[in-house]
Amino acid sequence: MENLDVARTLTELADLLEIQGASPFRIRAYRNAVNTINSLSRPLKDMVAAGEDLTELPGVGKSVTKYIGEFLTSGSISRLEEVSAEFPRSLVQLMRLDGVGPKKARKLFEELDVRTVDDLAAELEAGRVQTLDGFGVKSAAKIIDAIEDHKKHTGRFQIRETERLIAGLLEHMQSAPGVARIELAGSLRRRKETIGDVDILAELEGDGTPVVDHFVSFSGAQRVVGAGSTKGSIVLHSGLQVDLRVIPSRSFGAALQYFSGSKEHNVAVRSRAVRQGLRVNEWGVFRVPETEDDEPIGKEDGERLAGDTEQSVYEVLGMSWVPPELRENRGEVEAACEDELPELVSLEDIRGDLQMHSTWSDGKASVEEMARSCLERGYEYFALTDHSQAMAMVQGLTPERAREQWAEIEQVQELVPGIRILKSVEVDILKDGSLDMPDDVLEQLDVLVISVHSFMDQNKKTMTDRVLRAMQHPSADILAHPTGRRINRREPFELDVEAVLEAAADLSVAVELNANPNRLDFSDVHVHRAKELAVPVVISTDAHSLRGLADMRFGVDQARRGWLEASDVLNTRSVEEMMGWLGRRET
DNA sequence: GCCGTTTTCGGCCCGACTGTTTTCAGTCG
Repeated sequence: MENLDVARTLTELADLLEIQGASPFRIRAYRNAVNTINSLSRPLKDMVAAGEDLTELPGVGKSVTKYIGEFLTSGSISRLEEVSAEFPRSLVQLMRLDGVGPKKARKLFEELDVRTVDDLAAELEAGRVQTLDGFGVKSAAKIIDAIEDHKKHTGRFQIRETERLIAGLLEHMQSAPGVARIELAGSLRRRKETIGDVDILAELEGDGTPVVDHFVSFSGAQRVVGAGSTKGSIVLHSGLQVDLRVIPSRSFGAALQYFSGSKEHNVAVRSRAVRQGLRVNEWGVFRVPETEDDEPIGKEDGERLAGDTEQSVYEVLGMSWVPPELRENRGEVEAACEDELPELVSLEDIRGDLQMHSTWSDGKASVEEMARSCLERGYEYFALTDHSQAMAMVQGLTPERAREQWAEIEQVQELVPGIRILKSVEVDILKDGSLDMPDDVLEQLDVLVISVHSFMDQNKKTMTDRVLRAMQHPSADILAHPTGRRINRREPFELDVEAVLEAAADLSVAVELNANPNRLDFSDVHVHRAKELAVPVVISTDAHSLRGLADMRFGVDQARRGWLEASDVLNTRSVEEMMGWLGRRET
């Protein structure tokens, strides 16, 4: 049982309890626990086996600990079985539809015996949904749209894909009438690896209707979801939803803070504010005014303490400004209060790229072209890491061709003297953990990158033993894309990441954060754990073309989400320091 | 159900929009 299974099951329990009408605070408690579980780098199973006290984890108490234990041993939670006797588990799928929440899901089930999305589609077809109390013609039509969207697109968009999809829209918004500035918020600003929808803020005094009208008139909009005086929503042809909010200057920072999320971060920030007698909303930070009994408080009532900038919002709450990448309620709120936030690594800190491919294997550019492009990027060094021969379909290097390539590298080094070219190979970790290149070749490399490209369906123990054996090779320097995942395409293979990281620490092997936005492997959670274990992380593009070298920024973003500082990242070191690290095992 | 600079009980983030309402519930972020 993986953490993901535990998290999914607890979420299912929370969803069903919500349909049942349980205390919203209990439901939130479960969801908070899920957030914590999702940010764990280690399997709960191992933590339990090691006798660790799960109630030490934030948001996890006695009950959730009991449920986790139950799930790990039996594969189910008795409480969930009880609730699902009353409301079928398939009902949570209805809640995933836009416009359907727990109340409507319950109503559909009780009145029409709707249990699945297909059932719902049939009832809509028959015209029975709109006759229910609380439903009408419009909400029925909205649910029909939502089912269409659900069929067409269930997942999230990869981050680079998202950036490309909204590029035209951002350009279109440059000519929005009267707008002082446009900012991205939401998960895109937090640089999450996948994006559900895009949030854009526009700064403007006065009525926002003309700006919203301009926004929804974008030619790339497939349909307009809503358009008012402060908010507009469109769905692009790709199915990506984009929301625009029009915000006055005095509130722009508060709105940016609010719409950047995450939801969990905002809840934690606002809870702190309440304890200080303050109220935070998207309009600003206010001192809660004295009022008679139940007299309602307006959204901007009370003394305004902050709001025009994000910095002012955090400052008035006694916190440091929190970089968006950290806003996941994984300890950043506490750290910001203690002024102990990390000094995150930035793109400017990167001084070299330690994985890329040339025409010697499956790359599109020559050694010299790669060298000149890396030099232009201001790097001091880079490693040429063409594939080894096991990757026959991409003409991986045989020992002979590796030696031929070294000769070419030496020539290019003469032609392009401003950058150090490191001789390397991305050597396949074979099925049994041996390396796909003889030792006499490996010993002559400047840097050895190892990775798995085959037999990815091995079970966890076999795969882990295989990787550990490869890491024990005396020439091994960097374990590349350690889990093999391809975002939205291939799940990570079975691997005991904790064991791999512990071995990396012992053996002085670095782990890669592959910057290709299709991979981003290790993930933010894994590199955070690497940092805790003092395992050096290398951020590499794995470029297969000149353009691919530009992916470094995605890797840096992910590293920032994992709390990495420049000192945690190996390729922020100067060429001298890097050569020193590569020679670390020489006596 | 969880938690503690209000610490073992009594709170728990907050506002906007939509649709079906006639004063508000449900959903969303």
